[in-house]
Amino acid sequence: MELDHAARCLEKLGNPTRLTVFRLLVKAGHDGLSVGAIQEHLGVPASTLSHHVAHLVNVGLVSQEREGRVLRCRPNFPLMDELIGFLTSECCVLADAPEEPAAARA
Amino acid sequence: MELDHAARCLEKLGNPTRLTVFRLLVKAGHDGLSVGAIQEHLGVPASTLSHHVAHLVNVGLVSQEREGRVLRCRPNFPLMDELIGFLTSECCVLADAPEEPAAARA
DNA sequence: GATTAATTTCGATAATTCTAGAAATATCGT
DNA sequence: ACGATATTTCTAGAATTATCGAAATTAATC
Repeated sequence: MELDHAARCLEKLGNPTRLTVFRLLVKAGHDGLSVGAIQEHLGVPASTLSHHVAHLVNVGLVSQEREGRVLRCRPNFPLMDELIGFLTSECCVLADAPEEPAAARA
Repeated sequence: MELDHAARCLEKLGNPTRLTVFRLLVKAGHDGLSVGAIQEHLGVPASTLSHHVAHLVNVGLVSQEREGRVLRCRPNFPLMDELIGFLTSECCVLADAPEEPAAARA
């Protein structure tokens, strides 16, 4: 993962509302949640939430799939793994992974 | 680590210049680098760099210690570990840490 | 105590982000 | 087609962030 993409992902996660949204989706698992379900949890206006979710979709951290009237949002686990891998290998070398290329994650 | 602090850390790391600065400090190891040394690497104006470094210091990701005329900047490895731990346990449960029951609601 | 070096603070401007109401779009059931 | 639901797009004001030159600060050196 390149630094610029990592920075963009971090920037998007660096907003409390968006981080909460993403965490909620992760907790929901691979099936994710609809935008409306997220809204019920957070209580934020629809247009604001839509804007935040769009940010996450733009950087690829969330994918969306239409299911009738509902838009299902799923967290992109592999990308999140890549991001954590970037942080671990590029920004945390001395404290964590002395020489391993962060590939060994079961 | 609380969500709000995690979000603040991510926000600060979510700027390409600051992420580059932090990575540079990590690569430099526990001794870190002076502000001037960082500036030589990045070529960004002093006032701009000072501003970015201050952001990192504010959230605790970097600590500063005066050594004569030089300000030494060190990365806060434990905090970075905490941040990665937060992301791993709160935002990546299904892919990584089996800490919680991960009760997948299918 | 003046001089030089390292860094910050100040101040001003440009650009971006956040927020949310209103209007528009998409889909479904009848 | 119509009405209801789900979500986005449009729009704009407020707030925040980024940028950087100039001036100020701090500390070593002469």
